[in-house]
Amino acid sequence: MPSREDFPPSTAPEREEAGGRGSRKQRTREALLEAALRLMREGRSFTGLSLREVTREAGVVPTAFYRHFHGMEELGLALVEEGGVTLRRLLREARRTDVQFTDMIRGSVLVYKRYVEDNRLQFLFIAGERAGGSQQIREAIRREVTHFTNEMAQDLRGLGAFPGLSTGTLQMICGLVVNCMLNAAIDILDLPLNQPQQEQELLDNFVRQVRLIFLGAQRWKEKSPERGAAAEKTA
Amino acid sequence: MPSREDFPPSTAPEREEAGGRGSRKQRTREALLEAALRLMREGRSFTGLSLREVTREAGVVPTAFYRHFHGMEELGLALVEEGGVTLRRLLREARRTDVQFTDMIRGSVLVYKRYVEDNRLQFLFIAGERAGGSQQIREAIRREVTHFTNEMAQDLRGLGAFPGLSTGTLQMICGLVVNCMLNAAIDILDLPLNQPQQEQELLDNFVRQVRLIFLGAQRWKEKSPERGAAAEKTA
DNA sequence: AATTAAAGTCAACACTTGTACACTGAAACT
DNA sequence: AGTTTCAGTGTACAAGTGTTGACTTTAATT
Repeated sequence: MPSREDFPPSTAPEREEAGGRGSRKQRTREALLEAALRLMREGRSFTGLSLREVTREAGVVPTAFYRHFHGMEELGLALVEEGGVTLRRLLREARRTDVQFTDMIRGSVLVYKRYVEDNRLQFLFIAGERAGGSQQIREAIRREVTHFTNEMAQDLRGLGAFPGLSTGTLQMICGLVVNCMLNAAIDILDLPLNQPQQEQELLDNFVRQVRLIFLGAQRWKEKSPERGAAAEKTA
Repeated sequence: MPSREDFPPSTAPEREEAGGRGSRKQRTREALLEAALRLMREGRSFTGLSLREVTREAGVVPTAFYRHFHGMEELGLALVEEGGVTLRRLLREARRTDVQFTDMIRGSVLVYKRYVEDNRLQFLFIAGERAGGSQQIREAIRREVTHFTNEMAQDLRGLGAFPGLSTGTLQMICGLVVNCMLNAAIDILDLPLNQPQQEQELLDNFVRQVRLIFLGAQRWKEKSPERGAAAEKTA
């Protein structure tokens, strides 16, 4: 059975035109993805969603789902990819707006908080399924996060922040920061509304943690400078 | 409708005797908890389990479930409590075996790895649902983790490791370490078997991260020593 | 205008799910 | 002994699930 194209193999979700204009298929595909995210708003995890629920929320009949994904798993992977894009966009924006605060770390943290709130659903998904979902999704997320981490390390190097440190070490440090960030994201996301004091404490804590990491980084001494320079999870 | 006792209110799961001996009720209760954990072995998340599945695995009829819990949510909370116990036991054991390695951090990390593997299911549950499950479970886990963190901070103080640091700061630091630990737990748990190199890289990275944190801690200077000494999440 | 590809619909299936209710049987108390 | 309590069973049901195959509609290609 030929089945000429089967599926756009999960990657390459956006080719703006396939023969006409905005393409209808694309639109419902996005509707499905969006619907899934939307259903996770009130504390539900992706793993707990049913295919039918998603189609219902998207305003499509259940069977239409299969024109886009083989099953929920594949939809999840597509969401991971979307999330990865969101993460990298965060870096891109951070790169432009070189925060010229009196306190750079605090500034960045505030920007980050804003970003998390603006992209609430994506972060909910990524942070939530990072340790929870299926093996496959978990690994996909890990890949994206590692990617993000490495890019961040490279930026740090470009900034000339820690000239003495090897790439491997920078990656290790950024891994720590990213970890911190994702953890904070969860906390930020289920902050009770209008509790500015609790919010303040949370952010303070976050700032101090990042500060401590960088303090450690400043004092870090390489042992054997290049033994495994790129020895992160670049398996 | 009186319903004299309704349920042992989720806490106090063990009163060894309620009028006789080891009590039968207790045994199936434990069977249920254990069954739930067991079902999570192959990468499934707690949220994705059904009540019936659990009872099936426990070798009990579905309706028997209600003699012990109001629903899966409550069973989840019981598991959190169990997990909390496991966490605190880790600290207790660490307290006794003051690792006298040439490299103390590496030693502790190895002990930790062993502990995670020995209590695989509990860690799977805690790390997995920390960001994934229902709001209630998430919060319960957060409480346990905070508890663990604070206890660890106190231990660190007792050890006289960082005499200059306030309790609040110690908690902040331990929060960082615990975060690192839970993250590592996930990585450890879905390590592919018999890949000693990947395992080694993972552990190395973990060790270096903890080392960096402590390096930062050594250099940490308090700003206003007691402004919010106990200002962690002790809300 | 006729043809064709395929996104979306409809109806139906074989299951699984959570929960209600009446029951049984064994221990515990009198 | 007889009675009571209650963990565990059996049956049943309404609702939701993933997936099927045959269909209609839309829109691009000839």
